[in-house]
Amino acid sequence: MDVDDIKNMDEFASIVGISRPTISKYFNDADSVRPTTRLKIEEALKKYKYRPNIYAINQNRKLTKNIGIIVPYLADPFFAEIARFLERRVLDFGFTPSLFSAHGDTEIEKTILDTLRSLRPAGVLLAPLGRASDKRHIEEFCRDVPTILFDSNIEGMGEAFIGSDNFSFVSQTVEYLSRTGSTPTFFEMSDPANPNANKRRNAYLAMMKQLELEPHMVQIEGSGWEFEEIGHAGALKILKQDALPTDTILCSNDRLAIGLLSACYELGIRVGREKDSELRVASHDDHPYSKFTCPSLTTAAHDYESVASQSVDTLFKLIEAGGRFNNREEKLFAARLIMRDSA
Amino acid sequence: MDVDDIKNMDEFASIVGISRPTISKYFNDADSVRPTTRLKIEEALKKYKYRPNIYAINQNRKLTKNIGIIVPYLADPFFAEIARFLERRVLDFGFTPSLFSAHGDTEIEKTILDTLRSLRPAGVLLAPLGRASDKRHIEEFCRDVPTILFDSNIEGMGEAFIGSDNFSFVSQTVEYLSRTGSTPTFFEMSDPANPNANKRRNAYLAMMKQLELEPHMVQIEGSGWEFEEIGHAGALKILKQDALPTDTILCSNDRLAIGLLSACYELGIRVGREKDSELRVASHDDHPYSKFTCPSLTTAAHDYESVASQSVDTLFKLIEAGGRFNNREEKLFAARLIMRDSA
DNA sequence: ACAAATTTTTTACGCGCGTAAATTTTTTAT
DNA sequence: ATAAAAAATTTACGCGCGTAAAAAATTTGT
Repeated sequence: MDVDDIKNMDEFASIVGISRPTISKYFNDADSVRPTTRLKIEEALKKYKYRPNIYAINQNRKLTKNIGIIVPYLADPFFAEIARFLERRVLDFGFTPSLFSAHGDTEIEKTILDTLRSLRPAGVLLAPLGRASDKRHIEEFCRDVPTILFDSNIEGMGEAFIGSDNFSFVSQTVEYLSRTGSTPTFFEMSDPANPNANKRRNAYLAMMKQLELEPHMVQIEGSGWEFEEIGHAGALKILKQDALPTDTILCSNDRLAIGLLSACYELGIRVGREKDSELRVASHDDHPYSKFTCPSLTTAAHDYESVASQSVDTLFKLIEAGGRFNNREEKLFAARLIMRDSA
Repeated sequence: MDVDDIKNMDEFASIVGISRPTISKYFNDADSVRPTTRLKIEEALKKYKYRPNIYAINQNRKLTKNIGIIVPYLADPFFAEIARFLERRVLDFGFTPSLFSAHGDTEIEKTILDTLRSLRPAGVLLAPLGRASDKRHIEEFCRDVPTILFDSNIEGMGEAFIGSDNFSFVSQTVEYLSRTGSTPTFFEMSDPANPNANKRRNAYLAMMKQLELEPHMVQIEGSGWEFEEIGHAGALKILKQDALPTDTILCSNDRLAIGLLSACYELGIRVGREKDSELRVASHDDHPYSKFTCPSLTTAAHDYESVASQSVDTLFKLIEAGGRFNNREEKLFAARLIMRDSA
C-alpha cells in the first residue's frame, strides 16, 4: 500500500531491484530504458510513490525544467488569461511553469528577474512593463537566460517577440467605425507606458490617412495601471465640457473603455449603434469583461490561444537551439473584430 | 567592477578572505556574524555579486524559504488582488512566494499540491476551490506541509483559517436594503461550489428571520467559475419572465451582479436608488470592477489588507511553532458597506 | 546458436552548500 | 592586564542525485 518513507533514489532502487543510475535515467526520460524495466519502475512507483528530490536534481543538471512566466500586471484579467494558456502549454512540454507579476512596478520586475536567474530556468516568457522596464536589467538578464518576449515588445530584447498585430486591431475597428458612421476619435492616455499603445496610436493615424479622414485624438492624463479609473476620470472631464470632436470614440484599450462607459452611464449619455444613441464606443483587446459592459463592448480580440502557443513553442525551439537564434524573430497575430452593442 | 564568474561559496570566501562557514552563516542570517565581517562580506558582494546556489541551499536545509500561495481562480481580479497583498507580505519576511492558480480545476489543484510538496515549502497559504477540492488530497498535503487556509474554509483542513465574516457582509447589506426600501431578494447560484456562498445564503435567511421579513430566493443554474456569464444568463431568464418577488436584489457576489447588471441594461431596466428606478441591486465582495458597473455597485467590501496580513502572520507563527497549532484557529474579518449608485 | 548491438550494473566522483566539533582568534568584562 | 565569553576558522562529513567509464548481462540479428 502506501509506503512513502523512501527518502532517496538508492532506497527506491534497491526496492525495485534495479540500479540507481537506471532509475535516474528513467526519471530523465522514461523512454530511455527498456520497456520491461520501465514497467517495473512504474509499478513500484504506484506502490511506494517516491519522487526524486527536485533540488538535488537541479543542482546537478546544467538545465532545470523550470520555465519562468512574467507578466506586468496580473490583476488585469487579460494577463491572467494569457498566463493560464501559457501555463497549460508549458506543462504539456513536461516543464514546470513559475508565474510572476511585476504588479506594475519597476523594482518588482527587477527583483523577479533576479529571483528567476537564481532559479536557473530553462527559459523565460516575459511580458515586460514596457517603458517602465529597466532595459539594462532586462538586457543583462537575457544574456544569461533564454528569453522570449510576448505581448509588449522592446526592440532588441530577448531572442524573439510574439504578440498581436496592433495595426490589424486598429485598422479593423477604424474601418468598421468609419464605414458605418461618423469618424472615430481616438481616446487614449497622453503618455502611455505600454508600447502597444503607441503602436495603436500610430496605426490610427496611418489608417485615417489611408482613408483620407481627419484624425481626432483625445488624450487624457494619468499614470499607472489603473486604466479603468483613468478612463473614467478622463472621460468625465471630456464629456462634461462637451469637447468631443465626433460622436464615435475608439479607445486604445478595453480597460479605458470600461471606465469611459461607466462615465457615459453616469452622465446619462446613451451609447450604442441604435438610432437614438448619442455616442458609439469601440475598443481593442476583447478583455474578459468587455462582454458585460453597458452596453457590451465592440472590440478587436486578441488571438490568446495562438499568441500563447506560439510563445511557448518558440521558447522550446530556442531552448533546443541552445538559447540563441541567429535572427530575432517577431511574430504578430491578427485581431478579430467582435461586434457588440456599443458600436 | 563586475566580476561575476564566481561559481561557489569557496571561491567567494577566499576572495573576501573569510572562511566559508562564516559566509554561509552570513547568508542564513546577516546579523549572526560580527559587524566588521558583515561589512567585509557586503562590500565584496557589491564588487563581485555572488549569490549562493538556491538548489544546494535547499537540498541541505531542512526548511526552505519558499512560501506557496494557491488560489482557485486567478482570472478573478479578487484573487489577483489578494495574491498581490500576500506576495508582498511574504517578501517582507524575507521569504520567496510562489503563486499558483488552480484555474477552477480539481485536477490542477491536486497537481499544484504535489508540485508544491516536492518544493518542500516552509509553509503554504491555500484558498481552496471549495466543494470541488479533493479533500483527501488536501488533508494529506496538510499533514506534510504547514498550511493556512484563507478565503474559503474547509472544516478541519489546515492549521488555521483566515477569511471574511460572511454574516457581517450579508447582515449589513440586508439591513441597509430593508431599511431604505423593499425587502431584498437573494440572487445566487443554485448549487454554488464556494463555501462562502452557502454561508451567505444562511446569513441571508438568518437576517431575514431576525428582521421578521419574508425571505425570497432566486437560484439560477450554472456551474464553473464564469460567474458573470452565469449571472447574465440567469438574470435574463428571470427578468424576462418577470419572476422577481421584490424590486430589490441582493447578489451573493459581485461577479454575479456584474452579469445581472448587464442583463438589466440590455432589457432597459433602470437600476438604482433614485425614484424612477425599477430595481435596486447590491452585492458582496467589492470586486475591483464593481466601481465601474452601470450603475456603480453598492456592495460589502472585504478587508483585503487585514485578511492578507493576518494570513501571512499566522503562517509564520505556525512555522515558528513547528508546523502545528494546538487548536485550529479561525479568524474572520468584518465587511465594510460601500454605498454606490445601484442601491 | 553465436557474435554483435544494446541495455544494465558497478564503481566512483562531483555538484554547492549545511553543519557539527574542535581549535584558534577576537572581543568583552573585571 | 587577565580571565571569560563570543566569534571565527579549520576540518570533515553528508545531502540526493547526475553522470562518466568499464564490466556484465540481456537482447537482437542471422
